[in-house]
Amino acid sequence: MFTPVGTHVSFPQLEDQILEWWEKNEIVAKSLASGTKPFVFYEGPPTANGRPGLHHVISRIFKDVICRYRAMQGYKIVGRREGWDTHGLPVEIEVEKKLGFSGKPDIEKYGIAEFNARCRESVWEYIQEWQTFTKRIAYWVSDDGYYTYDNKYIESLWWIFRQLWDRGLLFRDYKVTMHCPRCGTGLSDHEVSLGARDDVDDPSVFIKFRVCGDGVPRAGANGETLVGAFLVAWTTTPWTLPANVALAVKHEATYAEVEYQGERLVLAEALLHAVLGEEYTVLRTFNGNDLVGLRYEKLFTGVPGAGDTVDLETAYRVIADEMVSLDDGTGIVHIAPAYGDLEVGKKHGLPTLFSVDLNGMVMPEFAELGFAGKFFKQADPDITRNLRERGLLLKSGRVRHYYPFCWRCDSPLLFYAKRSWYIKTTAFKPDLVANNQQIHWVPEHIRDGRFGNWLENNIDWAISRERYWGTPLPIWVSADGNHMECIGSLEELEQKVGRSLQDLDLHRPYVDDLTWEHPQHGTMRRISDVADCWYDSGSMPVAQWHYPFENQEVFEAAHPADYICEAVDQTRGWFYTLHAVSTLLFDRPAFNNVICLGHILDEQGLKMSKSRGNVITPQEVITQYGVDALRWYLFTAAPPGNPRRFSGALVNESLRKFMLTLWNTYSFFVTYANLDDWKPGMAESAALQPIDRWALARLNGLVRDVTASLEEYEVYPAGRAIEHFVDELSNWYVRRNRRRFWKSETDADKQAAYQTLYTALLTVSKLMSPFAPFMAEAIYRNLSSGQPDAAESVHLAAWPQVDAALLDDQLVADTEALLAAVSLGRAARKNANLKVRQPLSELWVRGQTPAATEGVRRFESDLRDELNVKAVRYLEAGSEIVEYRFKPNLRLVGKKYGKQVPALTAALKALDGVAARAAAHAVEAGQPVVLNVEGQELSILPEELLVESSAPEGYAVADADGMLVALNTSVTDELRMEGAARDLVRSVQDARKQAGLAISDRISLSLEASDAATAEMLSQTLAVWGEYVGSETLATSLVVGAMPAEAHVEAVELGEGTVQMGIVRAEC
RNA sequence: GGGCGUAUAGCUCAGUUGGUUAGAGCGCGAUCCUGAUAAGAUCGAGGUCGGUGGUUCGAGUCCACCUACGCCCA
Repeated sequence: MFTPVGTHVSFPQLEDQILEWWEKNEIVAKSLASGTKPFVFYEGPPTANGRPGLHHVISRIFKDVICRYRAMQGYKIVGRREGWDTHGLPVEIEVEKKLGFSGKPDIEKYGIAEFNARCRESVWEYIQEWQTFTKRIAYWVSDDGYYTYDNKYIESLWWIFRQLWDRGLLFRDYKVTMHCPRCGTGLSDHEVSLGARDDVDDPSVFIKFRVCGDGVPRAGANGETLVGAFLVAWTTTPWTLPANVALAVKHEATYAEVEYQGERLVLAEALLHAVLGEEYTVLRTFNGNDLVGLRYEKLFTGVPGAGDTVDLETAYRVIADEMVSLDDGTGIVHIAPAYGDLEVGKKHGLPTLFSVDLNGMVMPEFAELGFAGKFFKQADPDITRNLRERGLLLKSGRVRHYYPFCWRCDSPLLFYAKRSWYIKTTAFKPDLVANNQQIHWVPEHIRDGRFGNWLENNIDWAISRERYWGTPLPIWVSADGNHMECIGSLEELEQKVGRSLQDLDLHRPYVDDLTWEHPQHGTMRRISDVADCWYDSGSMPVAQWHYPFENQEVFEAAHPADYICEAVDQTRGWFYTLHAVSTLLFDRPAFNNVICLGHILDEQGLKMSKSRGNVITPQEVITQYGVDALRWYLFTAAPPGNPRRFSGALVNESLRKFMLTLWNTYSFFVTYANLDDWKPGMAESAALQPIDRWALARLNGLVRDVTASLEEYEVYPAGRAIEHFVDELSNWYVRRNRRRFWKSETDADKQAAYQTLYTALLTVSKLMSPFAPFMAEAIYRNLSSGQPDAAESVHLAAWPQVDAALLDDQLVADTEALLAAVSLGRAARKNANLKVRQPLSELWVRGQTPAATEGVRRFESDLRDELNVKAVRYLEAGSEIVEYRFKPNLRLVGKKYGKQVPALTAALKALDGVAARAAAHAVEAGQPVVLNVEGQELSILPEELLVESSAPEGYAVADADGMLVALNTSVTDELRMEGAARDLVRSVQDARKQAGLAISDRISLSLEASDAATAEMLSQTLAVWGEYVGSETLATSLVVGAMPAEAHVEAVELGEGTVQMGIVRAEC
């Protein structure tokens, strides 16, 4: 006896019960502990200082679905654990907001120790919510998570730094960051975008740089040179001019030397008019590349960075670079590496010179020019005036454009080259690229697209941050600046400082306080930087195990990962840092398979964001529809890489469409199995019908297809396949076989139906369990209860195996043809306005191919029954009742005949009458059809032709995809009576329902016609079909005449009149 | 500014190596079927397959350019 299952179900309630049951029976722990062969998973750590959102649901369930699948295959999932990304600027900003801080000076005043303590707390503010959330969405991971702020984790990170250090891969160089001079801090891109405006009023100045020589003579035909001419550049940031070290032109662009107001100027030809108006004379033109190497007189003397020795030999000359555009300005770009053009500077070996300090003040070195100590923006007019006085200003004006401001204090930001630590990833570019080729990306285009391009354009990884809450870089520098050491373990540090550091928190400021004396170079102090938090997460394959200090075996077994999954924005985030760390340390990929998810958008296709107020919380969806419905929707709505629009209504649709269909099938099975006291395994005497074999063949095909898809990490087609099967199981198998379950005798035929449906439901519960773990559990546990070999939970069950003996592609194809014929038959009835309850005499069928016709023939009785016709006939070439039309099978013919295709199509179309019939015979006999096409004899093979036939005269017809169905529409009196009987049965059944009778209640039935003609028809009908009507409706008596007073009365139209039906429950 | 992706019915999405009348679900209207079903079937309305140009006998599909949106980078 199965637990009874109603058709009405509340999935959220069901899920709560199952959660409780899992808890009580420790199912999660059992699943986590199960398995033998290792399957390695890496949890991409989220930052838990915000509430979990829908995007967390999607990434967690895609992680979950694969891990569950592998677990059922007997794998031991390694690394199926929580992980938390705890460091970084987002955490700091959150705390700063709470404390009302406006920048680094506030933090320093408050105290780093206290500030970091607050950061550490802040990370856990929502942890309770996260843990509840994780359980509720059935994301199964163990809670012995890793935390990136953990001392052990940090020690592993230090070990990695040391590996890189020993190989010379850690180095220091300038890096341009957006810097707020007032807050004294660098800003992240996100912060910059918060404060950027696009209508900022700024100076627009055109400056002249005097050419003073070149090393390479650039003489014209008459020996004239550019010496003494002016290169014209344009800028909106005059304050950067003192830091100028080069001018850049565009490769291959045309530049002109022109005579203008008595001077010779050089600028891009295309921009002459925009800059100079009409008053100029072109002297000669150059290719941009020909200007490279020209030297010019510097405007000001920039200041080298502290401790830098700069080589000015390379400075103050013309370079050519991709970055130059001819869209605005002059086509000659002023280059100041310190304030934004660092990459260009590096590429061309230019020195980096400064003129403004980190407080935004012009440096004291410019005192004699009168603008030292001024805020950089205020120095703009002074610098412009200075140039004008020296005759180096061509013209000046104002412009409105984009410029970033500090989102906290509204100060204009500086692009500023600061000392920064780098990991030399560029040295490993070929390895990064090669290792990427080993990774299976879903969707595939990420590999050579977004991710591949990113690797091709690899730049060194800027690893340091001038912040507080992060992994301290383990680099100590001597007082004289000439000696540096990288510390790779706690033990090494203890040796340096000569005491135990077991109680030390490996964070600022405690680590900063550790110093030691170097005999030659003085006191060793740690540099104040912390690590980019992407370094933390990218190193998790090593650090989560505290490798190499502990867990060597686990680490070796758990690298690389078999599977990871995150959203597409991680290509340059976690995906990259994992890949980089693994390639540099071990020269292998960090992961072999990755699902890269698209983003969830709102109903309008806009990003969900707090500021737009269009955020849908997972909680509201789960409360209303349940987790399974949400999961199922997210798995099957669209391929995972696509961005997807989301709304509660869509989840509801997937609930109704898939989950309720399956639930009702399950409920139907349980209801009847209980009535019959049916138990699995009673089926020795089962006599499988073709439709049972079809269901089992489809089921095994489904197991094959779902498994193949999941092996490729293609979750979407797997889910869709299950959905399709459930639809056919419910709307074909169950609907066609209802009578086999109802019938009173328990014979081999009934056993076969039960056994088939049971097997299908039980197998589906396993296949769907990684997707919709709750509903699968409910179905599995009920259906498998009492079975000796059943697993305790579906999630501890073995993944279904394909039973090759049950596969039958021919049978499946035949049924497909049958379903197509049924669908067309209904369309034909609709066209002729003949309802299915009205029996008809015959139906003609022709499949697209003879094989399809054969398939229909195999299921002829089903077709007759389904379409309520007495006979099925098949249209063949021999039948004279139809006309034939021909089309080329383009797929085959196109390649073979190319340009002749249109003529061939026309020739086929022209075939008619006798010729067409002859051609049809030829095709049926497997003979080629010979055609004259543009004077050429072509022999067209049968498979190269598509034959269509017209409708026979007097038939209702429907056709699609080459299949044709025609119904004989003439209704004889006999057929009409039979139809009337069925109408009666149908109406009485409905009336029984209206009267509230139980299915098994017997009735006394009274029928009364509205007029004489109807009464005549009624009596004739009952004379033939009375017994049928009685047995179908469980009527123990059938009387024609007046209704008993207590009868429940309904009316049905019969022919032209009406019949009253009176129903009284009969005493047994 | 660059890279990658997306754009197909009112909505959410499929659409194999280019091939015959571009599909499904939801929603809407109509009819039908049904003693498992909150369902199902059929028909109908609804499509310049984002735009322009090209390659081809043939383009939703391949190529180029453009537009909008998303992500990443500058």
